[in-house]
Amino acid sequence: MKPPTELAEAFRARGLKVTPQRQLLFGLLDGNTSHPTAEGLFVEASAQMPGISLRTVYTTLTDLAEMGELQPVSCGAGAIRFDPNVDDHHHGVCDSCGNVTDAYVVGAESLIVEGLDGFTTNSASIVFRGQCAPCASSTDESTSNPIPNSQQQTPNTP
Amino acid sequence: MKPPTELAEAFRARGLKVTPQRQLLFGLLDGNTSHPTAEGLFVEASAQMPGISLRTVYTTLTDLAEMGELQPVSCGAGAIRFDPNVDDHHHGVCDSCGNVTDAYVVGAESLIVEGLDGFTTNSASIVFRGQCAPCASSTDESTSNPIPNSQQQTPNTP
DNA sequence: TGCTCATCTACAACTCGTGCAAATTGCGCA
DNA sequence: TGCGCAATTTGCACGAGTTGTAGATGAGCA
Ligand SMILES: [Mn+2]
Ligand SMILES: [Mn+2]
Ligand SMILES: [Zn+2]
Ligand SMILES: [Zn+2]
Repeated sequence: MKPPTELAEAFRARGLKVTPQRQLLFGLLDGNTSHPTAEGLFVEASAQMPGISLRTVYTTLTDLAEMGELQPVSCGAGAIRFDPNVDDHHHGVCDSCGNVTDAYVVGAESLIVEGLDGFTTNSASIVFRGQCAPCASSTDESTSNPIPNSQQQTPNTP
Repeated sequence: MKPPTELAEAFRARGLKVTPQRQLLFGLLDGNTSHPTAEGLFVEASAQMPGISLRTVYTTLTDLAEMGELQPVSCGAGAIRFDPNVDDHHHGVCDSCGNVTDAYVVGAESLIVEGLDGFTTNSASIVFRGQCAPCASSTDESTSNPIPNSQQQTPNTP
């Protein structure tokens, strides 16, 4: 994703207005590696701009995604996440805390795929599921768990 | 997925009852390669057993999934699909008609993944997006499109 | 400064799935 | 074969997540 200043220009160039709501979201997304959901961004935005509506957050995120500045990421369950990292990359999802981590896969293009004869592939996305490092250590060790697995952001309850 | 007869035994062995509703669903899933949704199975089941409830379909599918007889497949958007093919395999999703095809990927285990240090991977699922063969030929050729892309099962409307 | 169309907010609606409780039924057992 | 009861079915409500809509509001431009 471009930095906020350039996003403002890109919006104006498209005939879209640069509103305080949008600028706030530009800032919240800039350099954000947490793969936030619309709801999550709404909560953060509301802290700085009480009264902002969830609808506006969705609209802005959709605009950014259409401009290619944001990559929507479906992790298999729960809300869609929005990723300012538009590199060609994939994701690891922790089944305990729900955190999503960037994963760069080398050689994905040279995979041998059987069964898709005649299929024209436009994109491939890989989701790794498992346990992130903090969750693995906090459950492996029999010591008291400082993070009870249901208080972190977007916990999974399958 | 086991054949219906063996599923009946497996259910009874678990203390689950073998009802007409469940037997009907066993039959609809047996050898089914269409990756149906709960709603889709409900429609098919309703044709043979009017009055069956969508709730019962969900319950039975959940039971089968917990027994490992069915694999829930998230394709990134829309309803969860249920796959009687529990092999280790992946999926191609057509962006035009929404059809889901099995894809067997060779060498997926030996992929080099960067960025997931400390992450314990339990599973990896790959979703290929693009155009299936029928959709590709019907849109490439400038002839009249016999399938207007919105009448097939589970059309995508992004 | 004033105009005007895009945007914002509030609210309804919609999709997919789950929780719940009353009525029904499979099935082990006498 | 007939009982008894736990499992199941059904219908409905509810919840999360997302989108449609319309009137109020405001950004950008002359
Ligand atoms: Mn990412
Ligand atoms: Mn499959
Ligand atoms: Zn974790
Ligand atoms: Zn297709």
